[in-house]
Amino acid sequence: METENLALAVVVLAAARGLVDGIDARTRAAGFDDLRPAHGFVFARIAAGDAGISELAAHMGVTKQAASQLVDELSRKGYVRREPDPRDGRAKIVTLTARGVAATRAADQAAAELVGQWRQTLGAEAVGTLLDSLGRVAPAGRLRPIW
Amino acid sequence: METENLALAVVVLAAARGLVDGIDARTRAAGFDDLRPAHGFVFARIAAGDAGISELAAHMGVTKQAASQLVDELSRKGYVRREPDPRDGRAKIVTLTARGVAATRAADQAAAELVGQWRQTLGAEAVGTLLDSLGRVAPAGRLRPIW
DNA sequence: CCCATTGGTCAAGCTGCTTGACTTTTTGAT
DNA sequence: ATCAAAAAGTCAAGCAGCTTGACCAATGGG
Repeated sequence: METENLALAVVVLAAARGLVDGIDARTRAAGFDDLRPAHGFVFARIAAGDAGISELAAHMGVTKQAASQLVDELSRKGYVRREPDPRDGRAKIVTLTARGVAATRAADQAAAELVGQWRQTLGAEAVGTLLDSLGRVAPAGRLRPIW
Repeated sequence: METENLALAVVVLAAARGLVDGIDARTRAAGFDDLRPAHGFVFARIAAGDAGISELAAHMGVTKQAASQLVDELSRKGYVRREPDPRDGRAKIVTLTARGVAATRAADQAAAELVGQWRQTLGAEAVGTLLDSLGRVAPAGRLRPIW
């Protein structure tokens, strides 16, 4: 049976999985053991500029309710804060606490380590090419947990 | 805040997500609208050689019970069959039915179309390099739904 | 000025996975 | 040959994380 093309897809998924697992494991080892991979996307979005619940939801491709629950959890655990939006009485702005910033840093460092391993295997130039290529074929849209 | 490395990880995830979504959408459009992406991994494993429940579970990184349920569902929907293993009275071999083979073909063709689009964007050579590189950094292990 | 839209929450429900307990068959060490 | 331990699979129950549905408060275009 010719499943070569599926196999190609599988390689991309395996690489993604390797990254997610690696970042998760290292972040936990760094003391943030109450975080799940999905939380990383919240942090990533907030780090790119404060955001409201609806923006987070859109960014992750989930419902507002789900995003709200995630923020609840992160808030309970001390990683983010909900603040009223001075410009819009309905909206609330989600901000990283100091702990949230620390966790983001840890995750980023974990990612750096993993990409560093890629460089050891492939060489710096090949990694550059790889990421450039992926950037051009990856859809811009939602960034949600895959399935 | 320096989250560049996280951003690199995000690109890989986005590419993976694009593939999964694309394959899922095309496979559904081809008439297999009662399949979820996770089912693809069952098919991929079986297509690579008949397998038992435990092997499927290990391959997907889930418990035997979860794998058993998946096979239940696929069996109910007519994609696979459970057959007793002649060599081991405990084991059961999971095989693709004709419909299962057809679905696998549809998924493979969908993957081929998507990779074809990549070739249009990047060129055939770059796609080859890309997949070769990913193959060398992707961990061999589990192939499960990412989170 | 009003009403459709938007941001957000509360509540309930469901799906897909997990842990736990069990049966049957195989393996392997004595 | 025997018997304990391991492995394949299933049944049952529970739970986490998401969904749909209903709702309130604030906004803003006509």
